Amino acid sequence: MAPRADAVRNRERVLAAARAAFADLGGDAPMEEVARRAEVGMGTIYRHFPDKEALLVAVLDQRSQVSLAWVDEALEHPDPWEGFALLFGRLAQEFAEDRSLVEVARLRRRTDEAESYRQLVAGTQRVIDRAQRAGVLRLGIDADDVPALLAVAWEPPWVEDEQERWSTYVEVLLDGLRRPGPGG
Amino acid sequence: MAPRADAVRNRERVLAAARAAFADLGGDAPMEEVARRAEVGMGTIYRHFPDKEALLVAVLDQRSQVSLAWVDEALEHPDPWEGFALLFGRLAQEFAEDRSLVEVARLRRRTDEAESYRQLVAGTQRVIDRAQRAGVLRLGIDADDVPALLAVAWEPPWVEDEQERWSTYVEVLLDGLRRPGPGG
DNA sequence: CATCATGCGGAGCAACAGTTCCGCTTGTCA
DNA sequence: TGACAAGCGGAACTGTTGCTCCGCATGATG
Repeated sequence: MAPRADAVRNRERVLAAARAAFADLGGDAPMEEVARRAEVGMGTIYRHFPDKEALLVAVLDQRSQVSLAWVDEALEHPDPWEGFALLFGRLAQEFAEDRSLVEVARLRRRTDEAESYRQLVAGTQRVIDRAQRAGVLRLGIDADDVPALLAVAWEPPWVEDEQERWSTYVEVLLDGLRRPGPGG
Repeated sequence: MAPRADAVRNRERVLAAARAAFADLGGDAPMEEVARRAEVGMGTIYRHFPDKEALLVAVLDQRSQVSLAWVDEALEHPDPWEGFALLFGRLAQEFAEDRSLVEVARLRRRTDEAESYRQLVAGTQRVIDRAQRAGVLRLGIDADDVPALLAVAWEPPWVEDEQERWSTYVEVLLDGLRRPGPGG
């Protein structure tokens, strides 16, 4: 038996509402808030997702899928450093705009279930490898370090009115990660 | 009338227990946990501190007082860059060892009440000014940026077993913050 | 249109944390 | 040592949040 049409629709509504709610309020947004935004009852959420963590992971997985395109773009870039910097900057923006992503990614056990996220980490590792082989990226750093470094981006701003400071911090990090390369 | 001796002693016990509890469990350690460690009732905590936030700020202030010595040391260092790097590294270690510090420092309104913390920020600004005047520190960065940058240190480790990775991240940051200076 | 299982809504439950309250204890002082 | 108020302990209250349960609505099917 195929699932009922409204059930499919509601699952999408919940996922979209969760993405928005978690992006706005962080990972500790109440489930009731998600239900309100989805215009759906609590029971409906829990029929589609076993618990809150599963919902968070589903959101992470969905967003990771979008980010996967950036990995290919980075690998195709003629300059290994520019490719890495491009990916790093975009991930930083993603984290800066959505606090919940870091919180979820920290749930190590559960992220194993997020297929797209795993692919994103693996892809990032390839980008890093290429840059390190080219001698333009500091050694001793791997894909697992990226989320930790990007903490500078997702950390909420300390000085009000200046929300774009994280991009300066990313510049600092990239400066510190870069190596001159064999050509000087 | 002087306060009773046991009241003074208990206030110290609570403050010490809070420091330990928040360091271990972060800012969301339950008040009951603080009471347990202090071997004191809940009522005793609330007689000395109006609410949890006030207790957190008191801990921050106490620790900031200790850190103030580092500012003087940094200013007395003959090399402005080395002075800054020394202070930056020590603050990083402080944050890495005690997650709660960042969480508290983020309570902007309340930190105005933490005298030592204000002095620490002001002192850090002087260290930064000196390094920037000497041309060895990137411009466009001030004392308010330091806690945000140090997010790389307090962010809990992503890869288990490797708790010391934050020191690598601090190296990266310092590399990115440094400028060659007039002498080359 | 009738049937009925799939799916839905949202009140209610249990766990937990911050805070208050009050009867009892204990330090202080003469 | 006696009297008293300052101080104490911790049960209880309140609000919040994740999650469950069950009576009802509704889409699928013939």
